[in-house]
Amino acid sequence: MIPERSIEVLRAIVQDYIATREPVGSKALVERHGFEVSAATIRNDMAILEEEELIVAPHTSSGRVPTDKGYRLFVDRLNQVKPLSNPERHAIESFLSESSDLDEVLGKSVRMLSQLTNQMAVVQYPTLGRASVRSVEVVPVSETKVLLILVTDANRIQQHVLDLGGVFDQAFIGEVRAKLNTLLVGAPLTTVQEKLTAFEESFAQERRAVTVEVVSQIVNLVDANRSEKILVAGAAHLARRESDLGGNFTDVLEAIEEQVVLLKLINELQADHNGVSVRIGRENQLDTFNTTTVVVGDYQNQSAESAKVGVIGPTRMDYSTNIAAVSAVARYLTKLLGN
Amino acid sequence: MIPERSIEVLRAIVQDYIATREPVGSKALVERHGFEVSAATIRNDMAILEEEELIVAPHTSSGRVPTDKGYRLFVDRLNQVKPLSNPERHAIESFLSESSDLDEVLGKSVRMLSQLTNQMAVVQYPTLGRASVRSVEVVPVSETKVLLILVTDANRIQQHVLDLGGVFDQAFIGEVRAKLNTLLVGAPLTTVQEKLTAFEESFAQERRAVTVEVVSQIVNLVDANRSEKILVAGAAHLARRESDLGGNFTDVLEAIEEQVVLLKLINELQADHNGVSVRIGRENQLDTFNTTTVVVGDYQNQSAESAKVGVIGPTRMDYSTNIAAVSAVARYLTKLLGN
DNA sequence: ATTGGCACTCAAGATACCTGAGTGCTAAAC
DNA sequence: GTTTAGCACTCAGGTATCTTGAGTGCCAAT
Repeated sequence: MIPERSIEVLRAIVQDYIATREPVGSKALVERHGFEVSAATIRNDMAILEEEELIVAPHTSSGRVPTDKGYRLFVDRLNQVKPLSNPERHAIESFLSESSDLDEVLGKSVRMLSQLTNQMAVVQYPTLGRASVRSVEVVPVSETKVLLILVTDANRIQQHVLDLGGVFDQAFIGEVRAKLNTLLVGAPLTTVQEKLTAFEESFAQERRAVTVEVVSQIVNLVDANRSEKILVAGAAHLARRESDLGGNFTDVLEAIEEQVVLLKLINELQADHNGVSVRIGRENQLDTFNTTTVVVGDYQNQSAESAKVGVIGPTRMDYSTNIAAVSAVARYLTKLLGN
Repeated sequence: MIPERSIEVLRAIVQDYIATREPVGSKALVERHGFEVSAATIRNDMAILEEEELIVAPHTSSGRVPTDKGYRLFVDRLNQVKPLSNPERHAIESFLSESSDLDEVLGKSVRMLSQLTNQMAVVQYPTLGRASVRSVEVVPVSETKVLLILVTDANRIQQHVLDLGGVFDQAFIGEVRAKLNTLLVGAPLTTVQEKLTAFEESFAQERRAVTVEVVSQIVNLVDANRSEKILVAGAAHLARRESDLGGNFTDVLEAIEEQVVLLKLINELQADHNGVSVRIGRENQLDTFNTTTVVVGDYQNQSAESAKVGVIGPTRMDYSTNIAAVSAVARYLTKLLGN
């Protein structure tokens, strides 16, 4: 087993490296942290850490830098989550509590998280697998067009303009609306499609063309509701740390703009630490992200569907702060959306 | 006046510099463009151009680079807009014609524009100053909460969850909904607030607390509808050209993430070339953007409200392509949203 | 007005040298 | 066994010097 003091040395190295972004040497360690031993002793400890691949020397005879494995140990064993400051807590609470609209809440959250951590932040919309239909509205828009609106359990709204391909009378619209609501209200999204066959069949033959169109659009809306969606904020923070990313910053940015990739990335993680999970460097499956760390937490909405919120930054990041912030924002989101 | 051939030389310099990103010298010019004169002659022309501050030498005795003023002249006088290729036209048309939802159309447009130009693209939502209310929906959400939905002329939807602070009966909800619609349908957004006083007064005293709340939320929705909103895509393209930006890439990215700044930036411009307007380098008011060029066009929705769409990149960009693409996307957007 | 010729300039690359922070190891001290 | 002082060694990064070549500006000839 690795001796106690060596582990302390690792902690010190991680902290100093994060603070200074310079490889850290034995002398600096004794000076800055109250080790009651000489630099030579620290060097012995460092030799052990290097043996264990927890730290590495960028070139023979310069200071040491934590490896992914070193950060991992730091996060798992050493990182006492530093609670947010009171002003910070207060900011989150008052900032988020003002709004109840999902888009607004998530938009604010992701910007706030980005500010709190000085990292790029990401939030995923809850998937609505278990949600159900609250109501369907059909609103005339012009001579031949109506607006279909689907409202779900989770305050989520989807709309689509539908061209009926001919003029229609109010009564017909009313009938459509009534039938849709009778059939669908309360139905889980997963069952919507099958229920709609009944809807289609309830109309006279000459109306079929229109109803088929309506059905297909509603199915689309449901799919859109179930599909993944993501918000991002603070790309500039990532840019500012470009040098920590070993040159593939552009690739990272590109990957992040690709929703599919980003979704895959953050969904690899399952919560562990304080409800927060961390992937460090090469622990990420995707090569593009092998110099970045992803910190994500789960939050739940009232249908108990969970989604991710987190930050993405260079492996050389302030883990304490970031884990604390992600954890806090995830908790507040759950509180806000879960009632 | 500047002689004809000198102007041709400027065009050649701009083209070569855009293509090679290297300062371009007299010899290269004679070789690559069919000037029937010697390098020495070209050098005389270059001296004129330098005199006019249209080009500049980064260091004594290296090739020349266009100045902002040089690019300006190029754009104004020399740049024959190259029409999009047929495949490109087709791509735009089929890509955008599939969807009629505003969010979807704008989202797709901005991504497409970014791809077409290899630049960061931006699109502004139409402001709804002249739009009016199409309908108001009030949908029960839980024991004490309702969802207010405001639908406008321009297929734009805003929603907000409202806590009524107590249980309520269906009849009351129905009454609220009916009154709101009677009052507001067809009303321009600008007049909504005053019309709502009548709504408030039409209720018995004991209901007032609730109705006040409803009114204030609807006003909020209207404001949200009128406020500016922007979508951005392709930040990675900008990152890839970081070196062309003279080091302040991070600042640019930061400014762009700040909606207010971005709005100001693109609203400085008034259409001129083919309905497209260009701000080059220091022509932008904001110092941050003095190494970038902004190309924007206007598009209109059915209420004849116009909004901007465009790209942002380094001054050293392919003006022909970008102007053509922005112009095309703006036209298609107008076509799609204007009917 | 154009051109060949030529001296001149300067960024960028190559080469060499120096410095100092930091190491690993050994032998002595605790 | 652990700690420490001492010392030789390494090497990234800074500085200094040289070389090269693309490109210029200008002049005299066409």
